[in-house]
Amino acid sequence: MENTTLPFTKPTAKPRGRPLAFNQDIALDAALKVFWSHGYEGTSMVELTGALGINKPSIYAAFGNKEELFRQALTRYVSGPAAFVSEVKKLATARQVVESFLQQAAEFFTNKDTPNGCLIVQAALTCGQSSSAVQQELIAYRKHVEAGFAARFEQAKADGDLPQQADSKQLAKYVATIHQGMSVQASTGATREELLALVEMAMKSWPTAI
Amino acid sequence: MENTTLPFTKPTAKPRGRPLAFNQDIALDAALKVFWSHGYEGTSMVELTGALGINKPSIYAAFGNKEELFRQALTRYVSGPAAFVSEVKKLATARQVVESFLQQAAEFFTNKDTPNGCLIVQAALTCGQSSSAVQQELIAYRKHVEAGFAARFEQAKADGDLPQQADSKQLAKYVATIHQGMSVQASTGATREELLALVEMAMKSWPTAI
DNA sequence: TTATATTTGTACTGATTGGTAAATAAATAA
DNA sequence: TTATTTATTTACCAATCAGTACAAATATAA
Repeated sequence: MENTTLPFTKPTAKPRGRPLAFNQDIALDAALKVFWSHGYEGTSMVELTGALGINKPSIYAAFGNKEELFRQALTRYVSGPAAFVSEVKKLATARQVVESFLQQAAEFFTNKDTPNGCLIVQAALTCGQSSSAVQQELIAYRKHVEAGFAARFEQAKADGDLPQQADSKQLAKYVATIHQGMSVQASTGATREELLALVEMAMKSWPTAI
Repeated sequence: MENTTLPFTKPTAKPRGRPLAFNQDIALDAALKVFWSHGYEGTSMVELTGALGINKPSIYAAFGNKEELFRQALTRYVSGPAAFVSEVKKLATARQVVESFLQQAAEFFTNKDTPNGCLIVQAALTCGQSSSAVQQELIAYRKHVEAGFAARFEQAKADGDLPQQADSKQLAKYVATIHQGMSVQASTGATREELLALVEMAMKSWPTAI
């Protein structure tokens, strides 16, 4: 009988060699910010070493390679600061979902503690042909999000808070387009107030069930 | 008296040395397409040599350097395929201006003879820190276009085809945001029909003078 | 203390980046 | 033909790219 199953011993393994000199989560957050600011290809490994305060071999040992590091940063992005994108679908009506989504995006894109705009939009447009794997993955993720909204709008039609003849896919594309346009605007200087006013205007197009 | 002022002599100078083996305009169009597809930093000089069919020293002799070549391609872009952006402001009413602008953009972004999306949106987001000069220039151009629309909407208020309380700058930002969002959508696979439907929906928010 | 395991810093690799020197080729002017 | 001018080709440059070999450093286990 090993004591590994007993609750009295700490479940984390006892480290053998030299301990890590940095916190992986903190380093990943720093990497996320750099990728968020300059895109995937626009970020170099030397820039990452500077931002993380870690030498290159340590980064490679901890995260694999640049592409893997980006993927992990991306996972952290969608489950952390950008989690509202999926959370918001739980709201009661399609209008509430969309309005809250765009408003939160407006605030998120202009948060002064994080880079402006959306990592995924920023990085997906930034890729040359060498990093088409990353690019395709980002595009696929965006389409996944768009499909999620379309599904939510189908539900709304069943709920009766969208008209029966509404085109859910088209509505989802409209929301995605506003969102992406706002990201571009934010990354080139639009203010939070401007974006919120934009959302208000964009919502005027939203259909109402009679 | 030189005959340079006489109408009988061809005004173009007589070439002295070895003649150029390529057409500058055709080469510039080819460069434009490459930049349009992959952005500024995403395009390498070797890729350009392949696309133009010209060796590197000839490109440098003809266009200066990569940045100068991009600038000339950009000039060609705005005065050629993207000329409708300024042309459209001549239409009679603000609504006609905006609707025609977005519809033409939808068709332009999905033209099968040219890369999808907008060169300026594409290239401006693509820049790392090394090419911030180009990036700033592109951002400035976008803002210039946005300001041009705002001025047109001020005129529309004077003409009475926009309500007096309309915020011209805000309306211009709305149009720009839709436009940029459509560019992102087009560069990742949206069809012309989807974009045109998007335009129709976006126009529902447009204010009408009472 | 000694052996083992893991991370660290230094210094490197080969490939690619934008850009160029220099010799050769092709035209006109004399 | 000969001199001059311009363009092309080949081969290169220094800087930077992502990625790594290797030895010194630091921990636990014996």
